[in-house]
Amino acid sequence: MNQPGDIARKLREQGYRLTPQRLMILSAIESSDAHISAEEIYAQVVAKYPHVNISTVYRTLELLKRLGLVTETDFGEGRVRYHPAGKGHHHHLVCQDCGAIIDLDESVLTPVKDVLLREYKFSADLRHLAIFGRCVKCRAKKA
Amino acid sequence: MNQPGDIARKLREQGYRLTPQRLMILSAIESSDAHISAEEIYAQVVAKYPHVNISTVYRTLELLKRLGLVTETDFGEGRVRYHPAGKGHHHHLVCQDCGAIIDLDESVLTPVKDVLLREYKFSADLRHLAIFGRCVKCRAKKA
DNA sequence: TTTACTGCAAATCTTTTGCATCAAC
DNA sequence: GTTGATGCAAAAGATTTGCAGTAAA
Repeated sequence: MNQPGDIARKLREQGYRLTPQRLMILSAIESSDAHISAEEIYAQVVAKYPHVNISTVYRTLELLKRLGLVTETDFGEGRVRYHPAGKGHHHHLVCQDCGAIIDLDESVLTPVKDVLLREYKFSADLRHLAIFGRCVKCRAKKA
Repeated sequence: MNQPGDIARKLREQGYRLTPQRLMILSAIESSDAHISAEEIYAQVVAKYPHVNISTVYRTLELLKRLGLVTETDFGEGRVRYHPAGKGHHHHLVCQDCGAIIDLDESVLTPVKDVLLREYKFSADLRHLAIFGRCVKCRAKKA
């Protein structure tokens, strides 16, 4: 659904400048398999270009978020994580005991999305929703 | 389901001390209709007892959370909010445009809870879940 | 009396911002 | 050449922590 460089092209189309910093930040986000945090993006970029500042990372993420090019997920770690908006959505089950993150197919929550839209006229943004609770292992441990 | 003083009794039962600070913090939480933040609890308590420190509020909330006596909800405001765990649960639809918070009955998500338990053996804690998206009004405004 | 709890002050951690400079277009 | 983007340093805001004193039991 998304090719590397996709986000860059969209930025350019909307009249934003493609600076080397932005390109490196984009590459970090696009090449990440999992969801990535601002600090992690910064670490990757600094490795190649020691001059960048973390405020640039935050400003770029803010821009991408505003344009709907990346989504934010809060896994309850005290910082949010980012993911390319077009890269396929899924939900996450986050274990409050061991911190395990289990992926959940997008389809599981589509019925909910439909109900909310139909009955509440509310358009839910369920991309990368995190649901907290307790995983199998930790439940076994308790018993 | 919960009487005022309920949390205090449970604390006492578990061997924790009932200090005046804790009692005032509990009263602020229990008497709040909506979900309340640490800062708001602190403001209420300080009004009666100017000596208290906000770190005591945080420490008490941490304790109550650990004991499962209060639940935490993140409405995406950059701070979390608290609610007595036994006081009736509901979910929230949070509009990302206007900030409106719409209450959703607990029953709406019970099917999801069941699926997660059955198919993923994951015990989801859906108390006071916040779902982000766009409300009727803001959707109309866009069109 | 014992030690859990508190106040205070300072630290921490993430994110934001003002401003002068710089570079993408 | 314009002006949007950056680096830097400092601020902001929420939460946490070390420590010595205090009070609940």
